[in-house]
Amino acid sequence: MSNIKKPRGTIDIFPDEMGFIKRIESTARDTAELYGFGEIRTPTFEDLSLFKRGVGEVTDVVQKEMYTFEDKEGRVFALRPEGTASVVRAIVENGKTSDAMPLKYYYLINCFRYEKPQAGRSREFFQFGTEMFGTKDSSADATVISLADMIIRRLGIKNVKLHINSIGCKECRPLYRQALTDYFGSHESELCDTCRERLKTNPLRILDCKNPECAKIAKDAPNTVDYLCDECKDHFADLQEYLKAQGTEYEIDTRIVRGLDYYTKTVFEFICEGIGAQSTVCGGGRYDGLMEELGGPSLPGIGFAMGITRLILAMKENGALPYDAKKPLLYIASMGKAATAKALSLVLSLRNRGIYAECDICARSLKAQMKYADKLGAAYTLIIGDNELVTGKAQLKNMQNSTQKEIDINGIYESLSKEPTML
RNA sequence: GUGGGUAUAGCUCAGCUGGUUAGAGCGUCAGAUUGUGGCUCUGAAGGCCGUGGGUUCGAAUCUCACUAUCCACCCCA
Repeated sequence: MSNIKKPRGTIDIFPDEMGFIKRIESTARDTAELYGFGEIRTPTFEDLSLFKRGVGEVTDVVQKEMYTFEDKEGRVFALRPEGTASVVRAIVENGKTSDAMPLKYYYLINCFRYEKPQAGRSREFFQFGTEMFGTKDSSADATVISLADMIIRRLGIKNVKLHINSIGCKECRPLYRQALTDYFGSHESELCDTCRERLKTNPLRILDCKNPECAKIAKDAPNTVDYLCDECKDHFADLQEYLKAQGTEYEIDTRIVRGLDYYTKTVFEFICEGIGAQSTVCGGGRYDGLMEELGGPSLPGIGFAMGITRLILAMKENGALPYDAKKPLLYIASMGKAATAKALSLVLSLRNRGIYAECDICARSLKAQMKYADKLGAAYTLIIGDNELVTGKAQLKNMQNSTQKEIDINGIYESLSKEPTML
């Protein structure tokens, strides 16, 4: 065996597992297009500064999790740690801001973050994401959430809950932040070490601490909703009205705080129990200031991303099924070179008609060929030897009930068409 | 970046307190008389016991380091 191993935190995916991924991808695509989203693809790597400006200079993602590199000309790039910044860049760069509003895009991409691997978290990961720009109305938030919800349900994931929160805008968020800092500051000595650190970096995070002492203090901490400005307050109230109207179940969870700087107002997560500590299967929110931050016009935006690997875990947890491997309709067993040549041409003629057929390409014994046909799950088998070459007829065997029937092998497609159970 | 667990065949795992040629089940391949799968039986291939040091007459087994992997923190999808 080679001693070259895959890089840490990456995965090899074989057909079994791809069955889940294919189901997720096609469900996501179909559903997104039902909502009028169009697929977009952007580069795997971008200018480092795009992410610094978009995601936020002081976020963990930018500060310690990015894969950066220099090209031969000394330009500095980064493998994308998320999808939104690139989409915004692409919209602005290509003048899509003049298109009819709202802009609605979705993507299926790989992202890269240098983190310590864990259940539901790897260094290269795959996500499905959507972005909508040009509407600040909370009915858009409700629509995007409903899209995420529909995809999750269609995948057969049931034990999932929608948590929503509002973290305010650039007017009211600082006020809330200050209130939190003041509150937790007065309890500084009782907080755990990491939370004392968070007090300086991101006091919102203390709300989410699992340490019982911190949780006790956090219980009486100021509430986001009480600090929202009128506009944000109305927006959040409207969103809840719309969610109720469309029958989307949710709960308000003030501990939901996004770690990416661009989020404003609405933030939400779909959380699935039973798949480990990384239980957020979909996360998203509004980012009204992002496009302007990246040098474009001031278009409000909202979107979400789903982690495909986590969706797979959730599907398995719910007993949801992947796409099955395709099974051949016909397996042609052959004995001798002349028969094999015939089998090859028959299989080709069927494949030309779009029918999945197989024949022996290992020169194995007839018995071994039959076993293999069974393993493949072939519906029918056909055996060709010297006799069949002479007569032009062969026994077609139904592998389910072991019945056999003679058919013409020349013009095999027509012969098979006459069989009522086939094609 | 910080903790804890694990590392034996392709997969899931046994190998007791250190003692000869390292095992099972599944899988793979091949057979069980002449041209027919599933069930059963037989056989074969396949392991530098994660890597490198140390202790010892002797290490898969004890010890240290490294690496990988899993789980959790952190962070996020």
